[in-house]
Amino acid sequence: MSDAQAPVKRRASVKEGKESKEGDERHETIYRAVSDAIVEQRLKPGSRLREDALADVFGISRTGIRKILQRLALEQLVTLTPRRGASVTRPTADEAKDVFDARQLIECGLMPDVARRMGEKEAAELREMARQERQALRSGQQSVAIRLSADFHVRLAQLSGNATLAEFVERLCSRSSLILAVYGHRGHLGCESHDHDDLIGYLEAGNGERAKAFMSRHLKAIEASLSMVEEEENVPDLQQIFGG
Amino acid sequence: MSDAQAPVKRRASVKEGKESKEGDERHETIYRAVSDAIVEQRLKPGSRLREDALADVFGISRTGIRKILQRLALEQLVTLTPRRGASVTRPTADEAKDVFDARQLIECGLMPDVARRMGEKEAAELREMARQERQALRSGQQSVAIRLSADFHVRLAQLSGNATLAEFVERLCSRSSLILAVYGHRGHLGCESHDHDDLIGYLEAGNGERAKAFMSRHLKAIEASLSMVEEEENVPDLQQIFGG
DNA sequence: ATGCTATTTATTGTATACAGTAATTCCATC
DNA sequence: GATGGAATTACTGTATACAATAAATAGCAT
Repeated sequence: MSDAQAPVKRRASVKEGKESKEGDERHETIYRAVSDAIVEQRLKPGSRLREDALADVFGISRTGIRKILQRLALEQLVTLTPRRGASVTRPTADEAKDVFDARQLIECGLMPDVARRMGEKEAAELREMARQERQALRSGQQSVAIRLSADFHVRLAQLSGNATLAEFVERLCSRSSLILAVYGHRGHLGCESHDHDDLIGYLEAGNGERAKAFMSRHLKAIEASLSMVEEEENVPDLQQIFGG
Repeated sequence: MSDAQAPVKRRASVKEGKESKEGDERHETIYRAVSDAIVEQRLKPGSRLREDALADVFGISRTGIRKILQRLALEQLVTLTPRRGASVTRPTADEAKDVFDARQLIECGLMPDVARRMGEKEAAELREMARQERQALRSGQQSVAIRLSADFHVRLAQLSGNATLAEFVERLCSRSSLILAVYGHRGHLGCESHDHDDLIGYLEAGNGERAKAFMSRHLKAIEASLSMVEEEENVPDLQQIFGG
């Protein structure tokens, strides 16, 4: 902490070879770093993300940071208020409902396609992901587990073969992680330990309808595990209390 | 046409009062202008969008233009290739299939919710939109008609009450307009003239399942009306012709 | 004449400087 | 002592300047 001074400072050497992140890739890396930090709840909802602070940390100028923040804003992971800058989005209860309804519609609807395209290789990959997730959960790394769980759902959607819908699912899962971060109970993580394994079983057996029904219950269970009390802001309700 | 010279040129007067688009709004206006031009096919797929050309036209600096182009890129209306700049996206046949499959899943799935929330006011608004669309079609303004048709589908999705899914539909409809621009037959516009009116009827009657089935056929009809021959690039097929 | 290399040009990528605005602090006044 | 207002600070919004790269062109050699 606090060594905001010694950072990066490349730029002098530009030609130094192929492994030095070719500009675009560095942006992608930084984007991922911030995105992961948000999804893993290391950056908590409401946290402000000042541009030059980020610029210092990652050793690029504010220009690049703004680009990344705008992308995150379009994905609704950060909120960009006109002259206040960026902060990690704090999803409302309404948004949470929308997100889970959307997942219900899309992810469930995708299951038959996924089942149809599921082969041994795909199943093995998914099982490995589920294993890592269980392990993270056992070793108490809740944040990592949340992200791995999201990764699992995204990978599943990708296996449907529809890139557009997979991208939608990706965004919904990121937002879900935020929702879990705000409304989830500590200790009770979203996905039950064995749900994902069970799901793989149905898919591998080619039973799309069964998988669909299971996914539906799975998502309902996650949503039901949330406690949807909107944390009141610290001082805000005066007007609400005394009526309009 | 071709009067790309006389445009805009504000900037000299910054303080000139509240009605002069408060910065953020000007960006939104420009975004809409470009977006509409793409959707209405005044900017054809493949057209390059040079940054300073746009900057000149709209009287802001490249900084603002880049922001807008990046947003359009995230919505997949423009394609941003690393050091070549931006161009209007030319959807592939695969993407077209993905988009229509996604619409099939989402828009149809939304119909029951829409039917449930449909009131007189909503129905009247939709009928008015359908009327405008028919009129544009009759008067030969095909581009405008395409956009109005997209607007109709988006408004419908919004009436479901799920903002997240409505946003997805918005993006899918924009991309559909591009797809129609590339693969649609001249003269045969996507949506049949009376389809939208029929749909409103079912929804107003609260018959969600009927509306769902009708929407499904409606979308299938649009997709079927496309001629999915990928326009070969001007010189490209040599390798394909003479085998790899 | 053709193919290859070098120069020029057009255009994007990035940083930085400056302007403008909201938040904060401090002081004067009631 | 609290309240209102002015000065300061901290931050974002925007433009512009400069660097870097890819495309186009011309020149040279074979």
